[in-house]
Order: sequence, then C-alpha cells, then structure tokens
Amino acid sequence: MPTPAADRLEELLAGLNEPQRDAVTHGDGPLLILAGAGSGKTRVLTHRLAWLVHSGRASHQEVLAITFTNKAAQEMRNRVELLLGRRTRGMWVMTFHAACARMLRAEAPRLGYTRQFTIYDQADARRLTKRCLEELNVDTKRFTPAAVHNQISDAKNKLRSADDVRELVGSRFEEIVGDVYDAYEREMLRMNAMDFDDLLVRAVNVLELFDEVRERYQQTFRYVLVDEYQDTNHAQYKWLQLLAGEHRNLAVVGDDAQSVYSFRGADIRNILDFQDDFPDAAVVKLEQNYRSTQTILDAANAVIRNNRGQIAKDLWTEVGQGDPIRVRELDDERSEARFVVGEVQRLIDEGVSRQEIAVFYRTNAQSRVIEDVLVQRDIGYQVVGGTKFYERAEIKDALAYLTLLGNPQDVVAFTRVANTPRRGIGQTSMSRVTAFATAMDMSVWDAAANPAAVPSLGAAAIKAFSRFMGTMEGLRERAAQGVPVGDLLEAVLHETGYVDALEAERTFEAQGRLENLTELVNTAREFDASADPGEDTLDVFLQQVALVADADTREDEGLVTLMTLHNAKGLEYEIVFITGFEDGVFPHSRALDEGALEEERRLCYVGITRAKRDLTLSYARQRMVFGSQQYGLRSRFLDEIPFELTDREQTDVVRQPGARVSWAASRADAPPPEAVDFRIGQDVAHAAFGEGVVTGIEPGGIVVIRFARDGSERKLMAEYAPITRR
DNA sequence: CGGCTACTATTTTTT
DNA sequence: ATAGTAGCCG
Repeated sequence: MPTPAADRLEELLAGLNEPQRDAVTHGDGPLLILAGAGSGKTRVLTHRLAWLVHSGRASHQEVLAITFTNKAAQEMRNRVELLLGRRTRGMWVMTFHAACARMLRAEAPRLGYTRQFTIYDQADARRLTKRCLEELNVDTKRFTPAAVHNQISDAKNKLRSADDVRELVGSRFEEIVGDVYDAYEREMLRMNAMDFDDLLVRAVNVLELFDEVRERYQQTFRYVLVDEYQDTNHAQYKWLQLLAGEHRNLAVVGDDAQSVYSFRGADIRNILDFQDDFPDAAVVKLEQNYRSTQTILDAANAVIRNNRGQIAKDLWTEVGQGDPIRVRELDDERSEARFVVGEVQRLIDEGVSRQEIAVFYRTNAQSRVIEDVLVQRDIGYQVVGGTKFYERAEIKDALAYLTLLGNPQDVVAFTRVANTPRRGIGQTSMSRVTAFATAMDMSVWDAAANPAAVPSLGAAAIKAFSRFMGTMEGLRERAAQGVPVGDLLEAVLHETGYVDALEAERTFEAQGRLENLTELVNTAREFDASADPGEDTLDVFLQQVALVADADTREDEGLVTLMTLHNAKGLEYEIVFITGFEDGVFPHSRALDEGALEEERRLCYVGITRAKRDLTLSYARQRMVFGSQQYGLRSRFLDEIPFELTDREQTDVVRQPGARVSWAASRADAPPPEAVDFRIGQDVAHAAFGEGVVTGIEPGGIVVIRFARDGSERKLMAEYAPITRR
C-alpha cells in the first residue's frame, strides 16, 4: 500500500522523461543539469523544488532558488505553489539581486551601511561616475562616464577592488578607472547607497568576513538551485560557493549554448568548469526538445556546431520534420519590414492568432521601421523591452523624492529633484551646496536646509533652497511618522509642484507622464495593503521597486510581439521571424571587431530555437544605419544553416517575381556615380580576397568593396584589380 | 538661470 | 535618424 506521501512523489514524476526524472530525484551533492533549449528546464526546476519538500529532505524555507529575472522567479514560485498545493511565503525564490538585497537589509550594518541603503540603478551609477570624473578633473568627453562605469562594473563583477585595479594599470584610461573606482566607492558608502553590482559584491563580502553570518545562511539554505547558470558572473559564482560550498547541495541548470550576456560580465566558464569545481557532480543532459520541429532543431544544431569549446549536445524531438526554414532577401529595411508584416497579415488571415507570432531583431533601432508598417496595416503589436517603466524620467523623479526623504545623504537623489520641476536652482548653486556638504562632512539635506551658511550662494538661490527645503521638511515629518507610502507619494507629487508643472505643459506627452505617476501611486497603495505593519515601509518599498525593471507587464493577449534577440531568451512562439541577417547587423559589427563572434552565434541559436513550427529569416541588401546607407552581405550565420533545411532555390539570391527590378533602378534618387561597370550594391569576386559587395565608388576609377571573408573594406582600382561580377 | 542651437555618439542589458 | 548633451547667449 503506497502511502499518500509516496503517491504524491509518484505524481510529481509522472510525465517526466528519464533524464528529467534523474535531475528531479537527485539526492544530496552537486548537480549539473545541462538543459538544451526547450527541454523542459523550468519543469525540472519546479518539480525538483517540490520533490525536495515532499520527500522530506527540506522544509520549504530551507531551499534557495535563484533566477535572473523577476519574471522567472514569479513563474517558478507560482508553479511550485501549484505542485505543493499551498502558498510558499518564506520560500526564497528570487533573483540574485533580490536575495542579496534581502540579506544585506539584515547584514549591511556590519559593513558600515544602514538598513535604509539606497539602491542605484545604472543611470544613477553613471551620474555618480560623472561627478567623480569631474571631481578628479578628467575630461568627460575623452573618458565618458559610461565607459568608465562599465569598467568599474566589470571589475566588481570579477570581485576586483579599486586597489586591485590600480595595481594593474597599463594606460591612462585604466589609471582613471582606478582613481574613479576608488572615489566612487567612498561616495557610495558616504551616501549610503549601493549599485546593482554592489549588492552582489557586498553580499559576498559579508559572507566572507563574518563566519557566523556565513554559517547561519549555510545552515538555513540546505539546498540551493540556480537557473540560467551560464549567465552567472564571478561575484554570483562566489556567492553561491560561499552559500553551498559546505554542504555542496548545489544544483545548477543552464545551457552553455545560450550564454549571451558576457558583455555584462557573465562568465561562460562557470558552467563549463562546474565539473572541475565539483568532480563528483552528477551530470544530467536534457536533449529531448518539446518545442520545435526537427528542421528547426537541425538548423540550430548546425549553427552552434561552428562554435568551439561547447558541451556537446544534440537536440531532438518527436514532433517531426516540419516545414523548411524560409530565407528571404529584400532590397532594404523597408521592403524587409513590408515583407515580414505582409506575411504576418497573411498568417492572421489564415486564422493564426497574433500572440503566436514574434519578430526578433538584433538591435532595438531595427524595430522602428517594422512598427511603422504594422501601424500602417493596423495590426496590433507590442514591443518588449525598450524604455522600462521604472526608467521613465517621471517615475525616477518621484522615486528620487521618496529616496531623499528616507536617505538624506543621497546626493544623486537630491540633485535629481532639487530643480525638478524648475524652481530656480541651477547647476552652479547645486554644486556649491553639494561641495559644501562634502567639505563639512554633512548630508546634502542639512547643507541645503541652511543655505545661508553656504559660501558664495546668491540671494535668489538661498531663497529657492529655503522654499524647497521647507516643503521637504514638511514631507519628511510625515514620512517619519510612517504615513503609508501611497499617501506620502501623493503628497510629494502635489506639494512639490510636480503635478502642477506637468499639467501646465498641456501636451500629450505630459498626459502620459501623469498617467504613469498615477500608476506608481497605485503600485504604492498595493504595497501598503500587503506590507508587514511595523516595518520601515518606505525603505522596503524603495528597495523592492529598485530591483524591478518593469511594472507588471500585463502581457496583452492578441498582439504580435517585437523584441531583441536577447529579450527572446526563455520564450517560445509558434511563428518566428528574425530580421536583419546581415553581417554587421547580425553578427553585429562591434561583436566582429571584438572577436565576440561565438556569442553572436549563440544568440542566433537562441533565436532559432524560439520557434515552434515556423521560422523565417530575412536580410536586406541595403539598410539605413545612423542616417546613411549601408550595403551589407548576407549574414555568415545563414550559410551555416544546411541548404536542404531551407526553401532557398539558389545558393544566394531568392528572387521574388516583381519584387524588385534592377538594383540601380530601385534607387529612386541619386544613382551612384558611374565608374567603369560597377555599381553600389553589386556582388563581386576578387581573385585574392574572395567574395564581396561594392559599397562605394570613388572618382578615379576606384571601387570600395567589402569582403565577406574578413569583413574588411578595401579600395581597389576598378580597371586593374582582379575583380569579376557574380 | 534657462532656453536655444550645434555637435556627437550611437549593441545587446535579466538586475 | 535621433536623442542626449555641451556650450553659448539673452
């Protein structure tokens, strides 16, 4: 007679394939789950969580499940609750950053922070970097805050301190980075602020420095599960080692072939070397794909095979062969957009639902022309990504006001709001006050509250600061009394004149901003309703909101979805279009310069494997880039897809009857200057350099040709160079 | 101080 | 093309 518990365990395993089962029921010790695209990885993760609890190995508070996105965390939580049949409050299912922030809310005082520390997003961090650069009298044009901050961020992700950076200085730039890093760190501590990277670094610090803290968390989390392990950076890796290194109950899930975030510090070696870190690790490979047709999988497998140093995986499916992959060449990005949207329209007419269709592209800028055509044809669509809710200026302003009320040391928040809306506080006065605060080692708030004491501040500025701080003092009092966040926010927006200023604008845009603010007030009220009474609600709200990129995106049903390939990771659609398959666009020219071709190829793999049954790849011979016409070559990735998997009729050009006349004639204006026989856009072959395309013609019989082999652009004498037309 | 013009730098970005 | 910013002028 099976016990009810045994029944439930059996139920959990029902419908799982062999390797999935192995992963779910793995007992103690390290576990590496190599989950190919569409192999049911979320299923394995959630079932394993439930299995750990059901089998009595751990209570639900003793499991730590880590994801990269809030969305993934939320989905995992929901699915685990379904499996367990109850709420999972107290279960740590969250992002790296949220888990670290939560840890630090308790432990930050050990590092000299208060529990109310502010979390800076990238824009805030950049602004502070700029201030530090200016303080050090560095030319911010030659050394941009963005570039310097990227370096700092990079160092932090590798757990390298400012001193570490300074020890290895090889250029003026690196010297500046070291100096700014050092100043930046001091400023952050002084302002009681942490950026996204700090959350990870400081969490590692606290675990390394304090044995009792580390031991406590090690005992608390008896099992650690990590999703998307291929995207972890060194700090995250270290954090996991510290938490799980002792009991070694670390299960990681990932796919090295889908590592596409190295530019953000992700280190693919983490997953490749897992077995070196844990020689006794159990390894499970999930290769059966439940998403796509065999044709699509074959294409993906073929493309990724061109990368070196991958963990061998071969996706297969029981779904069947399916249709060939469609490959289309178009004249330019406009025809490409018209083609894609035309196909979308056709599919919709055939009864396909809009939400089953997605269009991917390499860069955000490519979406515009597609959107134009969708609007023209009145097809409902949504763009995923782009400007996030919490990155909008009005939202950041409102949150900066709240931040300043909770953390009067926060100079970044202060400078953001002091003159927003305009109240006659200019750059000069602002700097005088912040410099004075720094010099006197007092908070900006206190410095601004007594402007008369600030040297060389003009009478008008003194008055402006006094008025502003009068308002703020009143608000601060209410904040200190623990007024609900929603009410406080409402008061902030009205009493500071923010709403008035927007209303006075009387523009369509301002109207939208007001609506966004209303949305934010609603979010705050929802938070108030569910908050634990007695907690510092304002601080908790701000820290929580800082780690969420987007307001709950109610994914509108019935819309065609547009997004970058990066955003597509983890998603799936019946029908997928990937546009811009041109060398320079995809793979991106900058990636080519930096030798990051393999990562681009993984991105291609990600894109292809999103499609369930229908995949169309398109490229344009000519494209407007940064306002000027570029002539690209078909992406090398296209040629890595076996010919027989596609519907291409000829090796290179697919001609659609009537789709285009002659190349030169299709250019309405300004035909390229004639020289010998060559025309811009023409396919040519060179005896030594191989195949290429004419990208320019210069006086004196010189043709400019971009060659496929190495992507180089060369100027050649048309008359003498060994060039033939193709 | 604030508004205007001119110039420039443009990948991807879960947090 | 375009957005964001630096610098100049009222």
